[in-house]
Amino acid sequence: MQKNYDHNGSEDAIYAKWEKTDVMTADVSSNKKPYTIPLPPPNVTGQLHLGHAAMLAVEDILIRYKKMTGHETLWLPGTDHAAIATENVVLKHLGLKTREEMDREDFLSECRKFAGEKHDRITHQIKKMGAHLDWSREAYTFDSERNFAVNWVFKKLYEDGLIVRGHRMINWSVGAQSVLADDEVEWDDNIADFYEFWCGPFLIGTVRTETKCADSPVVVHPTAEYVRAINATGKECIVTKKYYDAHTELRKDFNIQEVVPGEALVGQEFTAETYAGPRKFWVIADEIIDPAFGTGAMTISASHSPDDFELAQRRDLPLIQKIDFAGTMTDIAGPCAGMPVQEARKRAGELLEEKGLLFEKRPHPNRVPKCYRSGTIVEPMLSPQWFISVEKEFIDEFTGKKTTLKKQMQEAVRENHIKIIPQRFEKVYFQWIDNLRDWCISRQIWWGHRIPVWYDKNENIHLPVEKNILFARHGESEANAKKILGGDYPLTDNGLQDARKIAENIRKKGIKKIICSNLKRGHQTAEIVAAELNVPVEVWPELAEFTSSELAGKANLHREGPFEIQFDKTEDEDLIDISRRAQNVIERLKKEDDVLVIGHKNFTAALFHFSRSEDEEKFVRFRSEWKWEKGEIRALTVLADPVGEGLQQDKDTLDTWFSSALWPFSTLGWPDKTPDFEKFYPTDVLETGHDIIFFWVARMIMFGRYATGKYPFHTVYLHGLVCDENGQKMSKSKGNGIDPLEIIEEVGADAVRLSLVIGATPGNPIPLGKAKVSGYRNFVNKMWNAGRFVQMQLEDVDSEFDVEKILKNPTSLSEKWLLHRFSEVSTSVSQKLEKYEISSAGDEIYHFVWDEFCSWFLETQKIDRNPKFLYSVFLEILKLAHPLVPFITENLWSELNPKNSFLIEQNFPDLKFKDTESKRIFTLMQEIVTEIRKVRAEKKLNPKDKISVKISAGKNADSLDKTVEVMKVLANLSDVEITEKASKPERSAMVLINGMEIFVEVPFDATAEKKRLEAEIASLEKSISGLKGRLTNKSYIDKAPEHLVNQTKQQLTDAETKLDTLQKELTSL
RNA sequence: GGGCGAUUAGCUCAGCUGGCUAGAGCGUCUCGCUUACACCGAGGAUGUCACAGGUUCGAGUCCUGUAUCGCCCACCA
Repeated sequence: MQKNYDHNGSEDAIYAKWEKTDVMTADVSSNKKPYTIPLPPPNVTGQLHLGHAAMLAVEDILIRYKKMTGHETLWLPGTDHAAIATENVVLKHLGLKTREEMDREDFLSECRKFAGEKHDRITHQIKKMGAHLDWSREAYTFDSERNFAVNWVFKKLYEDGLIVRGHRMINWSVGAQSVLADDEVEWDDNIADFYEFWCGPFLIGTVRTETKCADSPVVVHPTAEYVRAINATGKECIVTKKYYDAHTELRKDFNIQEVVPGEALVGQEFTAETYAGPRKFWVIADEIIDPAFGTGAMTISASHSPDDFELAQRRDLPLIQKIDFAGTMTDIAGPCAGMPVQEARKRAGELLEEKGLLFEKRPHPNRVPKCYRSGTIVEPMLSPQWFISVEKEFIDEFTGKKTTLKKQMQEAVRENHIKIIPQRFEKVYFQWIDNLRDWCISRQIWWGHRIPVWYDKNENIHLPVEKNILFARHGESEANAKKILGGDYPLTDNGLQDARKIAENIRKKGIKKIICSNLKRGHQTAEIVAAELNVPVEVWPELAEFTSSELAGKANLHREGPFEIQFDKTEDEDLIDISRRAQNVIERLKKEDDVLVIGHKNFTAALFHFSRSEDEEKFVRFRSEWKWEKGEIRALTVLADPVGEGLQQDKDTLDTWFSSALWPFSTLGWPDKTPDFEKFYPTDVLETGHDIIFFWVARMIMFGRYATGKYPFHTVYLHGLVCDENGQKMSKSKGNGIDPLEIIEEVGADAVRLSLVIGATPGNPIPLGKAKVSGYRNFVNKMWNAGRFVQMQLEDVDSEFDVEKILKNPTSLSEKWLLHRFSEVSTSVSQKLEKYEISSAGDEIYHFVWDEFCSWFLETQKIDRNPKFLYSVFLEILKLAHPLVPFITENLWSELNPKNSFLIEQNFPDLKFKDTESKRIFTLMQEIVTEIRKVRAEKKLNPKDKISVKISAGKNADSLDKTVEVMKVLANLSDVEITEKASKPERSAMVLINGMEIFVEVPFDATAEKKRLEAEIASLEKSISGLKGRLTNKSYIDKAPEHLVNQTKQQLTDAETKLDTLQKELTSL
């Protein structure tokens, strides 16, 4: 073993070792209690940042801890297709301005290629952190399994009336040419020009001059006071009284004719000049107006402002489109038609001035909505979109009760189905839900799940059709009976019986046709069933069993379980061939209605698998778990595209978060009742950054409850955002970002994990700097060296001994003390981890290992050797620390433990050992040693010089006597004399511990000693007066708990005796 | 504008339901290359717990207000 630990050399090798076995694969058939965490899928576009690293660290600790405490854990990895983000990056990559410059399919294949490359980098980075993920179940939000779940849930929502299409005010990203969800909009502070201009007699205030060009109402407040004023030329002016009073310029020219409430103005109609020519206006009153703002009157742009739109809907006002989706003005804008919005705004302002309509122009702070991805302006626009209604009632299929999605989301937390850590985020959650509006789920981009809706010529809506294709297995063939593989053999007598049984089972299902392969056993079975049911038989050769020339004719007599197909043998079909054949068959079957397929075992398995997934690798496991008894009818549910003349699928795709929202269950095979889903759903913990609690967490809760009837997890753990050591957010622009891979390279993944976990409280920023990281690297190195020490001690020890037995029989005082402490610490760590107090648990392990095990126990072992015990207890420490620092512990485990096993397969320490007396004595010894060291440092003694000590130990004399040898070494003493009552040697310093007097022989310095004593006396007196004050307070004696009062009394007497001794000491100087 | 949170040692932060003589890491100072480790060991110093009130026998911890700083939500013609 090297002196310094080389993380770079070992971490990758260890992860590779884990990957080579199936140690990270969850066993669905296990009897253990499941514990599941769905990994929040990182965007496939990006790369790992420290936020991901923090997430991985926390989840890995939970998973490893749970696995070591007897759970069947599943930590399911995957990636997210990040629709808008990916499209933007790919567009940039290809040098395109808009996706329309390219064919849709070609563009998608570019996206796929790009996502594939990034995916590999992301998974590499994840593995670098040591994440104990089940890669065999890896998923992707945009693969065909997830697509099936997406379509399924969409259909269900649609049928429950929860998905609606409507013209709504949406956030239109001109740059991305797509709608954005409310929370995808970013706001920039800005100083805009605020115009006050004449609209007939009204002064109107606006920033958006370009929209003030069409017939619309002037809105006033119904109860606010308005003045009607007239100037010398007879020009009329209507503004709020407040505004009039505030404007000297108005008062100079205009004289009040009357003061009326806004309501009185309603109904006035007039034609007024606008920048685009004369237009018709009329007056309405509405409380939407803030009479204190601007002139107290506005015109509305119902098509381009959410508030105005809401008003227009309410008051049935016309909707006039003034801006198109390219972000330019429509014809209605007259002189500004065709101009981009920004330009038109400026030009309209100029026109107002030219026409003498402008009253005042002044700077006005406002905020501009921007696209979070493309950075371009977001225009509120009216557009037909798909929405999920969160407030519409529907009947919950699981309870039969009426509810709404919003209510289900609220109940999740209110009724404690889901706990959010830290708790204060529950308030944030509720605040968001309470104000939740319908969720716009359609996006005008290509990279995403296509909306599963088709339109016919009359704009009628068609959804995919659910079909249940029935399957029965052919009857027993001669090959089956003889357990021979391959070949084409007819049915046996049993097989004929089987066929009749199928006919009986299927009789009432309304089958219209039977489809089978051209193999004898299939065809024969089909004919028998067909004859019974009186339906035709159709032969599809592509339904045949896998070709298996390699195995054909070979006996399967002595094989256990399903035989292994050699998919890579060229003369056979390989996995890709099978996948292709299966998918073609499925597409063909989707066009059939009410059919029974007489199938072959393996190929039918392929049909079931590939109807959901395109993953060939996963089929190998699927097939090995596939069971299908003779006579058993199986139904395969598929969604078939609707049929009809001229049907066109919606061109839009779904918001990325739609598929992400299904993550906890779509990854487990839902909507099928797969073994994974049955075993691992609902999952346990959802751990993520608090920045996506709304985007993602809330929506998972919504869909989970709605689609599966169960909330998808019971705990939400929100880690903080990683920031630098000054509490600044890490960002590229600030240049304070740390690349996880670089830092791992520098200090190792274990140290990075510790840095991200210790000192981090959920929901609060996680500060991370070089100093912190290198501190934890030192800790890892410390563990390494402790391991080296253990190994060195082991050299002259015979290798065979019973670790468990040794741990049950500690011999020396220090061993008993350590075991006692270890038992305390491991219990406490368990408790903390159960409560998600990960930081505190980590801290406790850190200090136990360093301060107690290394600094004290290892030192005692140098004097009082017991290598077998040392070794045994060290292995336990490795187990304890493993969830936190998996690499170093695994490394040491394999160095020290000859048995070929992984640490993760061991049980988490559950050692119960109690010996309070040993603990007391050892602690006493520690205090004595520390005090002696203190005296030594104070007196500036050379650490090498041995000194002599006498201890007046009273009742502890006998027990302490056992520690003499250890004490001598640790405090570097020439000799120690422990008696019940020792007399003070001439030249010595005295310290008091628990009433015991420790005399340390030192070169005597009266003035220094006096100073020291005086200082100590002063501080003692202070604390005595405090204690006395408390005890003379009657209410304290009466009201404080008894043990506290007693404790205070004890402290007082202790302090007083100590004071007494010190004063005697002082006078004797 | 609404909400949430923070304010504790030079720095970054712990401190759960009130009992603290207020802790940790880093930094700093003194001494030491003692054969696991200098990525180390031993020891020291440093705090009106933002401010002002209140509740209480007792407040860093609970309540009210003020100030400063973060974050989130809503978006105002």
